[in-house]
Amino acid sequence: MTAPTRRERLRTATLAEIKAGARRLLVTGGIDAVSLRAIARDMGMTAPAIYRYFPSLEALVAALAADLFDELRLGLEAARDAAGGEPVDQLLAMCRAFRAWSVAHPAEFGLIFGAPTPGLATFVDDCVDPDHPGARLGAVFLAPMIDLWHRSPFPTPPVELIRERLGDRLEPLRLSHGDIPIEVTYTFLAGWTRLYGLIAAEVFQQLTWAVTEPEALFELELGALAGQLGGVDRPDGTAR
Amino acid sequence: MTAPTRRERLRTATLAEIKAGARRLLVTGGIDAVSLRAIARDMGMTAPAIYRYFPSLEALVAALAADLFDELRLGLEAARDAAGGEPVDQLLAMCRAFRAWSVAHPAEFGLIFGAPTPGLATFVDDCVDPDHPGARLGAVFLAPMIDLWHRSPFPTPPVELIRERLGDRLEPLRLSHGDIPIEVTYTFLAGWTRLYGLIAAEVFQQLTWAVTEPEALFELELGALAGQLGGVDRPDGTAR
DNA sequence: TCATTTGAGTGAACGCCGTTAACTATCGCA
DNA sequence: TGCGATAGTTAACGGCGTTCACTCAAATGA
Repeated sequence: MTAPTRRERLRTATLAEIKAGARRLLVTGGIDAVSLRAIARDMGMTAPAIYRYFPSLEALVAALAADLFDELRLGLEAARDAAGGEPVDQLLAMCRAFRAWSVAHPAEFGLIFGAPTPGLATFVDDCVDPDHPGARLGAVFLAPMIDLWHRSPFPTPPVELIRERLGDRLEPLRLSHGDIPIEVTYTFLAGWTRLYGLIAAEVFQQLTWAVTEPEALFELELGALAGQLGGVDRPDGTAR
Repeated sequence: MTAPTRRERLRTATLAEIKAGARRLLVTGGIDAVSLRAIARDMGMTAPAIYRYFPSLEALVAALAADLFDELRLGLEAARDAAGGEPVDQLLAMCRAFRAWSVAHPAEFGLIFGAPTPGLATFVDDCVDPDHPGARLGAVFLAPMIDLWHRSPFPTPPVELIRERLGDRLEPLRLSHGDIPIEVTYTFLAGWTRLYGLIAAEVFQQLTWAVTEPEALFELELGALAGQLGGVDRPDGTAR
């Protein structure tokens, strides 16, 4: 592990500046505003120079997406670590942190959780890879849920039903995370899609016709989720 | 209501052909492949001619989105009408039809349920309009749920809690659909975001790292939803 | 019937875009 | 000191949305 040469330092700095410019354009003008020429212009460069750093615009966007996944995951881990040792508290803190990041960064959320660009499909296609960003993010939620299950099992549908319906179809998850109690797997997937639906609906403005301040709905649903995980005994299902 | 003139007939035909071409490009190449020049090329025309029909590409895409909303809504209504008179059966049939359409038309789903294009925001911004496509679609689910509530109320969180958390924030929904029992409102919103999350996660390929055949998960969750609506008394929560 | 107005479509142009190719200058190292 | 690798340039190609001036056929009205 030798020290980086001067060239390497300059290179990584330029690389970071390119991605920063791409993100700035993404935030201010949407994904369509992210163009090599605009990035280069902002840097006082010309567009073809960027090809020394990325083989194509698509690859640049994929790299940006990977960075965003990491940023989000680190944020969730920080929220988890600040939530104390109770798995339910950790899960709730992570759900709230997930929503907060998403609402604060709608363009970034759209890039990594929205409709996959036909060209960006390569980024999502290697789903068997355990280092797939989605899998790494899922793991952050999965671990406390497994922890909780071992401390105090939460109610689920009958295991035979889950196994019959889902059993054969969990190969990707098994490949990336090993064997997990199938009740936990089901609860995780159900919770994940629910969380995803709440956040995506809000960020993608699919609730504007119905409700202002979707956070209120989010908190209500979080209470219901927490109730199902048995973490709270208040009769009204309120989250702590 | 006089008969359309020859000119009008030709105009509507050309208009439909433009939108059909746009949709074909959307399906085969994603939203980025929808270009005035490509549409015109397929029609044996030149791009500026399309400006006789739409003021901009963005307006064309917005019109296409409105058509897709209608197509989906009509499909859901057909599924409802084919499901018999039981509200729970109607709701389940509509949920399945929603998923089937979305999985069969991922590009179209992405257009109307994905991240709003900054330019397309005008399309979603007039959320107060009761004829907003989202509101019209929501109504299709809302009606059977109200019906069900009046026939046999389903369990919900305490009404005081819902009212406290959600009460003031339902103005948009009230404007488009009038007063609705707040328990129904909550159950509808919770169910809508859950359904949306399941379908969007599948269509946007956010589950590939975890599960093959997301339909199995969808059916499991549908069973849980039906169970919560009290429509099924089977102990395993299976949908009919 | 004939002149006129309207509407649909064309072609050229402008400024964006991604990408490639040929070229230049500088940095780091032997 | 010289040389190869590296980072940048300019020019060009084709594609894009959009505008403008123009043509030509169809509808309209006296």
